[in-house]
Amino acid sequence: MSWTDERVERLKTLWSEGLSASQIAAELGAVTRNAVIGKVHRLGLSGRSKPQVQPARPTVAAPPRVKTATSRPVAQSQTASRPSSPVRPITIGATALKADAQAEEAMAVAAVAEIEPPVFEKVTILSLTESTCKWPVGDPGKPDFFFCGRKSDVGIPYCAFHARIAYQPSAERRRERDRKAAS
DNA sequence: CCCTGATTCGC
DNA sequence: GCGAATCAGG
Repeated sequence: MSWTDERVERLKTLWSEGLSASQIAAELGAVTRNAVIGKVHRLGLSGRSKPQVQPARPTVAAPPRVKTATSRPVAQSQTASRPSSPVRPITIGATALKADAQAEEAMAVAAVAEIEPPVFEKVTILSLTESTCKWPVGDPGKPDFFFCGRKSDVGIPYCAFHARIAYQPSAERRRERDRKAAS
């Protein structure tokens, strides 16, 4: 596979949209992130305004707040509810790829902030059962570490809130897969 | 260790 | 021109 006009165009587009080299490599296929970076340089495209940010996995408990982070009926059924409010759904995939980096980062941050359950049950590992949320909060090993502990559906290790965080990858997984395949 | 882009240099 | 290896940094 080589740098056809189409692929170069795609590269230009994705690069200008703020995707990282590895993401673009995964998107285009048959090239590594090095190849992408090399091409970017040869094309003189280096230097972007919008760096892509790696969404951080929340590990710190927000102060307990009694906000009714209730749900809104989700058309697609199945999984968890999600908070109303400023959070837009984090759809990884075609949609997210189109979103600009800043918007995506804002979504991630907002999601993290909004997704924290109003109250943690703060259970230790000793009291985890099949129906308690096993979302870790804080630093394992530190005294104040605990698990979310809210009710979870049987068979699902997390409560509705944390399940939403835990089970959302797609583009991310694809990147991971490609990375492993490359190594 | 995960990732990022930048650079070098043999091909 | 290409991109793996390497470098520098978060």
